[in-house]
Amino acid sequence: MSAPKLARVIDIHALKSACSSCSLREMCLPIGLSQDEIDKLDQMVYTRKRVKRGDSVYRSEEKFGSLYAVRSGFFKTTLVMEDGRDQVTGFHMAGDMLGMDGIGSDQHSCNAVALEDSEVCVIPYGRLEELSREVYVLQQHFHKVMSREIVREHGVMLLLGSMRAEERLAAFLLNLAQRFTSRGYSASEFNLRMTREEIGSFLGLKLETVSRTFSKFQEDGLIGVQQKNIRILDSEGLKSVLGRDPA
Amino acid sequence: MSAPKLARVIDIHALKSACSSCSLREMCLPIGLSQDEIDKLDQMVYTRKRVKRGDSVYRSEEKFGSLYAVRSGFFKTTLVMEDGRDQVTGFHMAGDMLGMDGIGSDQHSCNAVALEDSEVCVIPYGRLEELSREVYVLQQHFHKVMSREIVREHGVMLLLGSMRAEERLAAFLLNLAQRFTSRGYSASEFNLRMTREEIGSFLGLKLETVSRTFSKFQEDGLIGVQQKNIRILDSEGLKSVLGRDPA
DNA sequence: TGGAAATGTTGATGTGGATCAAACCTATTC
DNA sequence: GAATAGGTTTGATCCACATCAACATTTCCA
Repeated sequence: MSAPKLARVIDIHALKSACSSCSLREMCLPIGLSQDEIDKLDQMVYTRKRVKRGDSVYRSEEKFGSLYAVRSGFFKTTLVMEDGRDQVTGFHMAGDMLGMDGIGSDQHSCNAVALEDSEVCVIPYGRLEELSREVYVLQQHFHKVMSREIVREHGVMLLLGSMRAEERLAAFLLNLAQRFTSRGYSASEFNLRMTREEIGSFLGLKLETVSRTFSKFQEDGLIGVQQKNIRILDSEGLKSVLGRDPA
Repeated sequence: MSAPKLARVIDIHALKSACSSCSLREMCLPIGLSQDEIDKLDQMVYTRKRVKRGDSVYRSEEKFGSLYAVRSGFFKTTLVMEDGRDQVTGFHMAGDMLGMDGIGSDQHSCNAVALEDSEVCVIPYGRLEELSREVYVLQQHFHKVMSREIVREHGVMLLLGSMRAEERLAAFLLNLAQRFTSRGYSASEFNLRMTREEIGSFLGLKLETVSRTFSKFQEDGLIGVQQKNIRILDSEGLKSVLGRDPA
């Protein structure tokens, strides 16, 4: 499945009207705004930035200044330990917000790396603060976005702390499917943008275990796997893997 | 679990001066405020609530309405899976903020349970939103608090996803010690408020593993353990457990 | 205050996923 | 289109932690 790769040359004028005409409007920040408020918002987001596969939007330790709304493409966020071990803390797609980790200490605490050529809307944080004092629904929405990130991470903690390998992978696939669905893509077929190793890092498993578990799901008729291409054949079956006895 | 049995009558006057005279001022919300702003803040927090050991401040699914600043005592937050497995997502002490998980969906997504008789300041969320539109530093501080919660959870993900049992427990102890220190308590001796099982749930380990690892740390002269009492004997040694080869 | 329940420790054994290893497949590059 | 590198699959083996079990200690409250 190809990403919403619009983003050819975008002239200044097009940028000015970024939010008001953006198809991701409902996923991203603004919702339920008056025309007047949308105009304000358009003044907030005045830069888009392309990020090539492998490049980062920001890196750990870097000074924090802006949030980034994923406009198209796919990202991972990662933490790196001194000894080199690294942990993928999330995968992010169109409509997701990146960079909120930086607000608390004024510097970023993880790396945000593009897993395919991507595009983000740069939201200068000061501007967002300002506007969210003026526009109530924006404040409200921004708080919800942060809160949901907290809840998402709770879910990952549950996964990492309490689930077995098969459960983790089932939960992962179902979550991806759900997110693709809510963005209008097929829930039953998609291409993974990340490697087995990155999936493993996110799920607290080794890449071999990820691969084996994919194979097992395939044998069980739950999914079809062909490299990065995944077809969900039995969504209910996958769900029933969650919370099932080790059997 | 008993319902939010509200806060017996508490002297209104004492409450009115809650924030302005609170010793946790710097940990909690307000910081660097003018007298005028502090006055506003005092109007925001007009209830304190006692929570007895074992009772909850809020439960999953419950409608969201307020945030809670821990005034004294100790809490855990937990998620429960359908099949009964549960995951402790955090331990919270004086100055910590609880309830931010509820903002995104207008209902709480975890349980906040007191591990000892405790007291919280109830912060009606609507009031906080309102005030943070008027008082810039409050807005700023609130955003930082949320952001730090995101970063804290990143850290837990790293712990759960990439560390071995000994590392997890060492990180846990060091984190606790650090938090006690920053609250003016001893960094080298403290009492655990939670059981081995709760520690295990938080760290993704079984209680037996927690117990054994405590014993091992004791044998190695890193800590002294006597039931819930912990003395950190060799803080550097504990740090060196992190990121050390399985050796 | 006594006795039951909850919590904690320690030992013996089992196992899920890690590790090590070897092919294989796919994409990129020159 | 051959060479190379990155990614994936699969098998054999290992080990960190889980599980099962027995007992010790503390806490709770009737």
